[in-house]
Amino acid sequence: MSKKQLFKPSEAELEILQILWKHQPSTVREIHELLSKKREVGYTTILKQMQRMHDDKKMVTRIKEGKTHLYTAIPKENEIKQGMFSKFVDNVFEGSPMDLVMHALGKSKTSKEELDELQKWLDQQKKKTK
Amino acid sequence: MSKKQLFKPSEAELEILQILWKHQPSTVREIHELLSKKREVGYTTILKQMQRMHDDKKMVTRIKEGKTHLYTAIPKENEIKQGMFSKFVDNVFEGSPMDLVMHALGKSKTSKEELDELQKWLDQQKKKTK
DNA sequence: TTTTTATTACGACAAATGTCGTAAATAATT
DNA sequence: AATTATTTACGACATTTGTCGTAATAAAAA
Repeated sequence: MSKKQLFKPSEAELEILQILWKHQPSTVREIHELLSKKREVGYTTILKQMQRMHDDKKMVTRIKEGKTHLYTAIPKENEIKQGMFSKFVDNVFEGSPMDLVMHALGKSKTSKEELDELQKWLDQQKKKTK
Repeated sequence: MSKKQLFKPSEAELEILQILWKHQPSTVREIHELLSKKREVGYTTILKQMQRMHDDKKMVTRIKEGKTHLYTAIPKENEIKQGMFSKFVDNVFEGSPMDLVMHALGKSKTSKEELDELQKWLDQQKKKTK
């Protein structure tokens, strides 16, 4: 039971998780406002999403604060990203992270700093291998 | 219209495309047999999937060969992977391919050859930047 | 305390997805 | 030609997803 049953948020859920991970406890209104910067979406849509994430999927916690609720993500950012990453590598790059890396590098314009970071990582690896 | 409207196959569709890309024209039976190695699924399920991919989504071509159909994928492997890649980077790594690279590197055990390949790429970049 | 405003709860709906069963058509075998 | 086997066509159904509207509730303002 390693491959299957990775927790897999839907797209809309991921958008929301992403916001929560940045602004930990948030109200529906805050989330709605942030999301609205990216795309048109109704307040009750987000509200409903939050309710489902809480009541049905239990992927957020909430506490009452006056009349509103403060929501907090339960799943950890790294775990989710890790899960989605493996799934993506498996599905799309058929299990080869290095292929993915080269693909990513090919696509991005990389800054000096990033090159340095990469070089640093590489040096470290070489040391380890030698 | 660059960001949106990337062609986005569903999971089941991607499984099928993946098979088609490898065994170009295939019958439903062949696809079903290959897929069955990975997971339990009924023949008519795949059949229906193929019909929808053909009739509704127009993502496969088919020609009649005796009583069966031979299916061929229309979307190109690279284009789809490219599209899924950007989407993944956007959704999960919020637009930073370099973050993805570092994440991927962190997760994978990298061979000597791969390290060299990476170093080669890096040297090339440095030259360009200087 | 009445009115206004903000927030939640609830239910509904359309579209997409994954799944099959059954019946009809077509080809192959006897 | 009759029977059997294979393949397609069609329709159906449960779930999930994304989307809102409306009504109830609670807090804040008048």
